This record gives sequence, structure tokens and C-alpha cells, in this order.
Amino acid sequence: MPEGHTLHRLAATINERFGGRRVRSSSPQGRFVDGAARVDGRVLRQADAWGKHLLVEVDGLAESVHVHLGLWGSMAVLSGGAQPVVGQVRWRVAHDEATADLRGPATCELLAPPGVEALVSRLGPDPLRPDADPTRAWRRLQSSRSPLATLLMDQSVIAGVGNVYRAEVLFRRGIAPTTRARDIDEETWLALWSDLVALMREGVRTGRIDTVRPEHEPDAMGREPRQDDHGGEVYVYRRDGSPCLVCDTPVRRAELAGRNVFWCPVCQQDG
DNA sequence: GCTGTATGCAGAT
DNA sequence: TCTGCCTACAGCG
Repeated sequence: MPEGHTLHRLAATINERFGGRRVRSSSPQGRFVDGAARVDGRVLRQADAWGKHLLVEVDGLAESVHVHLGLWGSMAVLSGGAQPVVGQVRWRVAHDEATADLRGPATCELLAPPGVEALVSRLGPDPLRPDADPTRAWRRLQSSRSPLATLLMDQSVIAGVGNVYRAEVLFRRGIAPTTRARDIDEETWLALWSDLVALMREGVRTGRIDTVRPEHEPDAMGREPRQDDHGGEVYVYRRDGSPCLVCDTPVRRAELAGRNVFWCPVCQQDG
């Protein structure tokens, strides 16, 4: 379920399991045959994540493998020897002890250095990268007439945030999705950024999106435990019609720039 | 078996 | 703002 934390977690897993190892590389599904063949038999150097993009460097190959998971993509790492191919495996990387299977990516391609540079330079700061500069994103907010909620999904403004983190961080900061980006002051923005850094780091650590503070967890509130489709505990994402975990007001949903946005009309106010 | 849906994004209109 | 697309799975008949 790919937001930025998924890609950073994946990069770490690839480095741990495949970094410095000579790999076999193939495209069982057949749509990355030439690229996979260029990688085959080489040493995988390292993987790195920029927002929702994964770049894999290989010794002796100028190009990097560029992966974007899109809505449905996933990469599964399996331990042990030869694995059967299940479903549509676009790219398989393997050595004797592990196999990584990439399924359903929006992008899986070889990208030459100028392409890598162009890709990275069009992304906004990534809360999961230690050198990221949140002020660069704030300047973009200041020069826009769009709602903050829309810009949070714009990868050239801030890289790695998807629909779940967007909804949840706006809830946690008490900001309505209709709030104009230019009405956000820098202090408010930096607090939101810090919250994203903490939430997304936790997501990298656990592999799921959990945003509910301990005091609002169902047992602390005397409620029945909930089960969320996407595997984490959240305040508002896809909870429309259900009572807000803080104030019991029904959570609302609307479409904004073609994507669903979820919020509590009482806890979140226009800034 | 079919339909709808999904944490995304690019390109056309 | 709209369309198409990458794939798997739940829900339905």
C-alpha cells in the first residue's frame, strides 16, 4: 500500500537482503525483459527512495532501475531458494537465499543518470530524508491559490505523502481540507511537517500507517476495537459516516481534485 | 464470471 | 477535469 514510507522501507529491505550481492534478474511477466537482462548477473549496489520513487543502482550499469508502485504495485521479498512465480511478476531479483518479486508497478524502467537527476529535482522535500528542507515546500504553499489538502498530494511540493497521510495529518493538526495553502503561516507548516516526519518514520518502522494517539485509541475511549481495511489505525481515512474518535461527529468525505478526502467538520477548522 | 474498488500519476482536453 | 493504465481481491449473481 504505497505511500512514501512503503518505498523507504522497501529500499532498506533491498539493501539489507540484496545489497552487495550478485543477483539473477528476470521479468517473468515479460514487460521488463530487456531491462532485467541488463541487470542479470551483476552486483546490486544499493536502493534509495525519493518520495514514492525507488531507484536501484547496479555495479557496472550506468542506468538505475526506477520503480514507481502507483496505486496497486507491491514488492514482496521471500526467503529461501527458488520460488514459484505467482501472478504477474514484472521484475524478479534473486540470489540463493532470497527473491524479490515486483508486481503491478506503474513504472519499472532503466533510467540513465540525467533522467534520475530530472526525477529527483522535480520532487519536493521528502519528510523521510534527513536533508529535506520544509521551507522550500512552504514557499510553494505561499505562491498557490489551491487548498492545502491538494498541495499535500502534489509530489513537486512535498514528496511521499499520499491520501492516508494527507487526511490524517490534517486531522491531527486540526486543519480543514478547504484551508487555502497561502493562509498557512510558517509556524503552522513546520508543525505539520514535524508531525509528518514522526508519522512517516513510524510507518517505515512498522510497515503500516498508524496515526491515532494513545489517548484516542478505542479501549482508552471505552469503545469496541476497530479493524481498518488498510491495516493501520487512523482517525478519518475511509471512516466517512463513522463517529469521529475524538468528538463523535460523523466523519465526512468529499472529492477534491479527483481524490477522496476525509475529515471531521468539528475537529478541523479553516485556518 | 463479472463488477467495483484502491494509499497514483501522466497526458489529453 | 477527464481518461487510461498498472493488478488483486471482495462482493455479487
